[in-house]
Amino acid sequence: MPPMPSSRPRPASLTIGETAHRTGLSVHALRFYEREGLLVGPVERTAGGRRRYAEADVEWLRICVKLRESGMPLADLKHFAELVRRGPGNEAERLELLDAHQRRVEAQIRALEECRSVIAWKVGVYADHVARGKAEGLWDPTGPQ
Amino acid sequence: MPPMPSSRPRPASLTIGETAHRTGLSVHALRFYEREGLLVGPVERTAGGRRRYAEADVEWLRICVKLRESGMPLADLKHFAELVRRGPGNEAERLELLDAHQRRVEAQIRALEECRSVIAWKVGVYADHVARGKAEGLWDPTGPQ
DNA sequence: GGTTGATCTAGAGTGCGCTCTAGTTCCTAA
DNA sequence: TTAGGAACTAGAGCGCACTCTAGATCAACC
Repeated sequence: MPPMPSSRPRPASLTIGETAHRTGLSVHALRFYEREGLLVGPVERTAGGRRRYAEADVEWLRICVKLRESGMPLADLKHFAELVRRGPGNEAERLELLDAHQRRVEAQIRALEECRSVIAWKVGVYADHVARGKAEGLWDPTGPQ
Repeated sequence: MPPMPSSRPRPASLTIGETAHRTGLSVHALRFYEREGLLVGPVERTAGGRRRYAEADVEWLRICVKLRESGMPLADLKHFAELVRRGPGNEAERLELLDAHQRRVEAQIRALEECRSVIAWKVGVYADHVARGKAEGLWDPTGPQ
């Protein structure tokens, strides 16, 4: 008889290297995140003391990566992890945290779009200029303008 | 007879404080940028040694702010400033620098948009959940998933 | 003349988010 | 059995972009 497929799916079979690979984080970063309390649960260990990550850890880390990539500070990530760690009952707070971040991301996108248009305009000025040959209306420390 | 309106428009009449105000940079940052060679020309000084900025400086700084805001490192900004300082003849290089940055900004926007959609999805999950009351399908360190 | 506030310089310090080091231990494959 | 590589810990170090400090000077106003 094969061992009963556990009703609690906790394989926890990925090494730190594999997890790094799957999440895009470095092994250093993974250990660092753990130390900082950014993970939801304690990471399992083998008899020899090596970390074993479960799929759920990878999933969580992937969200972390997206939140970080979009500028959420580690402190907020830690706060979020704490909420999740405390278990059910604080979903509204989690929602608020995510929602606030979402608004920041949207503001960021708008800001970047404005930067893009300023840059695009400047690129246009130069492109135009380069196409025509002579310097006018460009920054020139020695001349007017 | 009024002083002839200079044919080379170089008023250079803004204090560092006013310039900070107009550009959004701090006075510290303005001095820092200057030390780092991020300005195109040397900033004028009063007899007493105070900086006086011209409108052209403000204009340049505003572009700098946009480039920084969109993630251009100071090193690139410095390179750009050097090109401009060298005067006409390198417009193609300036264009390339700006164009490369523009592409990075666009990639950044796309990345942020992806983050946003991941976050939005998660926000949706929580919102849905909070609206309905009970915890399921959410991260719960003590339960399955 | 005196006070207040802005500005000056050179250089040290800060915050963030990792990244790297050193020295050791574990595991796998030959 | 041995060699190799991957992982372990604690803690130091780093890169970036400012930011702040100290102590002095300048400028405007009463």
